Parts: sequence; C-alpha cells; structure tokens
Amino acid sequence: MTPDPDGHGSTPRLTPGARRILDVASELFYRRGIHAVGVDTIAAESGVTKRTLYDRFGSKDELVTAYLRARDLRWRALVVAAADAAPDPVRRALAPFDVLGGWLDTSDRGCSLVNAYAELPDPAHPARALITEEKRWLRELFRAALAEAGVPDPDTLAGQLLLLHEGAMVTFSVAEDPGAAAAARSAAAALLGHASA
Amino acid sequence: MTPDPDGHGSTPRLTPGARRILDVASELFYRRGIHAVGVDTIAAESGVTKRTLYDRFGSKDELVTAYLRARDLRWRALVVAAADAAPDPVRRALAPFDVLGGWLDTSDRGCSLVNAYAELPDPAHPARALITEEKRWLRELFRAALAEAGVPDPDTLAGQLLLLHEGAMVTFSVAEDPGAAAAARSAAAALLGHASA
DNA sequence: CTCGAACTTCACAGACCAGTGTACTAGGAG
DNA sequence: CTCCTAGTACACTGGTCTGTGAAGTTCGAG
Repeated sequence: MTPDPDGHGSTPRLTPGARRILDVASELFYRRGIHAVGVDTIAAESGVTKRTLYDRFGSKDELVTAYLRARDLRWRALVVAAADAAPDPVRRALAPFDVLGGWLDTSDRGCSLVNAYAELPDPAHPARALITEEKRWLRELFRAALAEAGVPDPDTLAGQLLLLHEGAMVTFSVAEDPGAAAAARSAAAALLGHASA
Repeated sequence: MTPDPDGHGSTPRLTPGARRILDVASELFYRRGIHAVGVDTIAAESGVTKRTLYDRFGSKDELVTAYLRARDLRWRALVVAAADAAPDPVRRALAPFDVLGGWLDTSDRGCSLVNAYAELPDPAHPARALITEEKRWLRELFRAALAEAGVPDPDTLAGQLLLLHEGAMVTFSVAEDPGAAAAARSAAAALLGHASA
C-alpha cells in the first residue's frame, strides 16, 4: 500500500525506460500535438530505441492513450483532493473551479483531452472513450454535490457548470484570456446563488 | 453590388478550380483534421492537380487559413443576422446562443477554430491570429449589447457569456451532449436575469 | 489573331511516417 | 548455471508528406 512510490501519480508500474518514454511523450504530445510528433523523436529524446518503445506500448495509438490517461489521473487527483477538503456541498461543487486556475498555469496549451479530440476524429480510437468518460465523470461530480446541497434541478445545473468549466479551459488558451478560471468560478457561484435563492 | 453570386458566403472571388479546392478542403479538414489530410488528397477530390492548388493558394498553411476564414465568415453572418433581428439589447446578447443549436446540427465535430488551435501550436501560424480575433469579436459583441442593456459590469458578464458559448461548442462535441446549446442559453439568461435584477 | 489566365500531366526531390526482424548484452532471481 | 526481463543496435519495408520544375492545353476577351 505504499502510495505513489515514484511520484508520478497513480500510473501503473512501468519499467524505467517506459517511464521516460511516457514522460517525454506527454511533454511532446501536449506541446506540439499528437500528429506532429513522431515515434522516432520520442524514442530519441527518451534515450531509448524504437524497439523498446514498441515492446512497452505496442503502438503509437496506445502510447497516446497512456499519455492522456496519466494526465487525466493527475487532474482528477487534484480535483478530488479539493472536493474532499471542501467544508460543504456547495463549496464541493465549486472545487473544480478552485483548482482550475493553478492547473492552467502549467497548462498553457489548454485541455489535452479537447486537443486530442480535435486530432482523433475516429470514434473507434481507444483514447476517445477515455475523453468522453472524463467529461461524464466531472459532470457526475457536479451533480452529486448539487444534489447533496439540495438545489432544485441538480442535473441541469451540473450541465451548466460543466459548460463553464470547459469554456474556461478553452477560453484560457484559445482566446488567450488569463482570467478565464476566475470568471468561470464567479459565474458558477452566481448560478448557484440564483438556483438556491 | 450583386450580393453573394455563388452562394458561398462573402468569400473573395475565386476561380472555379479554387472554389472546388476550398470546398473540398473545408470538408476534409473539418471532418478528419488538418494534419491528417494531405494536399494530394485535396487535389484529387477536387478534380484538380496539385499544381493548380499551389498556384491558387501558395501553401497548405494558407489553404488552411482560407478554410478557417470562410467558415468563420459563415458563422459571423449567421450571428449578425440574428443580432440585427433582436427586439432589444438583452435578446441581442442572447442571439449567438439562439443560432448555436442550429449551427451545431451541421457541425458535429465541434468548433473548427478550437480544433485548429489544437493542431497548430506555432503562435506564428497565419491562422492563429484569425482564431484569437474571432473570440475577441464575439466577446465584443456580447459587451456592446450588455452595455446598451445597462447591466452593471458588461465587461465581466461578456467574458462569462463567452465561457458559456465556448463551453457549449466543446461540450456538444467532446462530451457528446446534444443539449449543450440549450443549456448554455438558459445559463446565459439566468446570469443576465441575475445581473439586471 | 494573339495574349493571358486557368488548368493539365508527370516526374521528382528530400524528408518523414509507423512499425518490424534479427541478433545481441547486462543483471538479477531461482 | 540457467532463465527471464529490460534493453541495445540497426537495417529495412512500404508508404506518405509538402512542394517544385518544365512543358503543354483550352478558351474567352480584346
């Protein structure tokens, strides 16, 4: 039960080479885009041969999926920690907005899942299920907190909070608005106040 | 002054070949992604040679920019028409949300500008200026309508409406939520009601 | 009749792409 | 000693990528 022995989030055990491959791939995929980065580059920058990369991950598509999964796990851990620390259900519903600002400071290229969606039009791609699942998860977190807070229509309101959250992610990067997270939080609070008034 | 003689929006005059190239490129770029579509494919599907494509557009990057510009012009025309038909400033501020549902019915892959942003990490790419400018334009449209409506802080509220709008675009496609546009409109109306109360 | 715009054909360059086959080495555990 | 895991080295396949060069065709307007 030693939690997180290698300090990289709750990613399953990886060999040292695989760890380096995943770290390098994450940085390059996020920074330059998935299609724009070749496996040769990833292998070279990891100090590993392409053979090792394919022995560990099987294909580029699966490496892409591993990259998105690891990043998603880091994000979820952050959100869950904040939600668990919240004093009441309303603050718990706002927890994702509380951590969003800090997260975006290290994520100037926006949401990796949204960006990946843009590059992976095939609905059968293994990463696509992961992408929709993450959005569903966040929406459910909103809904559960709102239901516990006793707002009239938690499902509708959860959908609206999700809109604000995704909007903040994309507006921060695409529209180059550094205040997007704060604006989303205050809008969310306004909607909550309005609904519970 | 014959308006829009070829029914393709106010795109500048193009030769017949260039018109077909742009139409085909728009469809393929939007549907499959920019990096995933080669100029050979575009030329072949347009019934045109690669030579013609390069004679007309100069480079793939400029063709990409032309695609985004044409699509943006169609979207802006739709919004402006709805805003001009609005009976009062508040309805004018909601106009983008009114047309969003219908627009998304023909745009199941989400916002072409957001998708393009994901694929074009280089800030110097000619399309990047176009992308940020479009978001700035929409925000200004919100702000002007809200100022005329006399809400207390039109600038802040305009930013929040933009969040809802971008959030609806991305949630509709990425989170596969067909009700995103309606949810965004009702959230926007709630924020407006709250602000003007 | 001539000029020019639009377009064709086709070969070519030079780079990059994902992915595989074969043979080899270092180190730890049973 | 022997087996297993992780990794190395490296050539190679078959394909795609953007972009260019050179020469020829079609057709309408002046």
